[in-house]
Amino acid sequence: MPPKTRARVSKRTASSGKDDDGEAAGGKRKAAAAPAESAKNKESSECPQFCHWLMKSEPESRFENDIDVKFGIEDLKALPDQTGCWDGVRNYQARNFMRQMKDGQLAFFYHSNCKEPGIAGLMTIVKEAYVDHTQFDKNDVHFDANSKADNPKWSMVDVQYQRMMKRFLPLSELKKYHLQHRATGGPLKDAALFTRARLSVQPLTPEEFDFVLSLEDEEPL
DNA sequence: GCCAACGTTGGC
DNA sequence: GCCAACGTTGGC
Repeated sequence: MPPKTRARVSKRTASSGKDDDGEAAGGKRKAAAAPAESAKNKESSECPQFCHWLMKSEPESRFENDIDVKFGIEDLKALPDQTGCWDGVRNYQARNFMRQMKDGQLAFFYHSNCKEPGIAGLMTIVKEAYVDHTQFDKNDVHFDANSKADNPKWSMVDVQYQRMMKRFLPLSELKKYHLQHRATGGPLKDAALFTRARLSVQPLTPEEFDFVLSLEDEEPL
């Protein structure tokens, strides 16, 4: 049971307005990175369909309502079948990206809010979006009092550990490439990791994915 | 632990 | 529907 993006657990009154799919988030944000993006982009139809992802989780202990939200790649690896559900996402954009995920797609496991943030490894999507049960669990950090059983707001996917990166790819290094690519037009120039830093589930274009993957065979920058 | 960036809420 | 206040994310 992967925690990850912490959620607002407390009160929150009527968030509803946008619990469905239209969602707030989408409204003013620009569409995802690369491929065409219609002028407005309504996320339910985030047309460019992505096939690679980056998902953030915290590998170091941190307590939220007395519950440790720690869940690093080693924790995923330690689960039965090295598989777990990516629950606790409480951001509409992130949720909508999860809903676009397809069986068999690859996602980077990113370590956030820790000593050394960066990409730790790779996992596979092994079950497409379904209801995140933690939204109904009063004892869960991610409980959402506004979500109704007959119209659940939040989804999750199942992920399976695939492998560690041949070497850890620190955010600091990725950022250097990002800055460099912004000047040269390289593959990471629009990477969501920097242009939408707070998004806990992000898409990668094929070019972004290939470039990041190639870094594990390079010397640290 | 600080705090900038930014998503969300809710008054108007 | 705007936007100020508030709360969270997550790097540093």
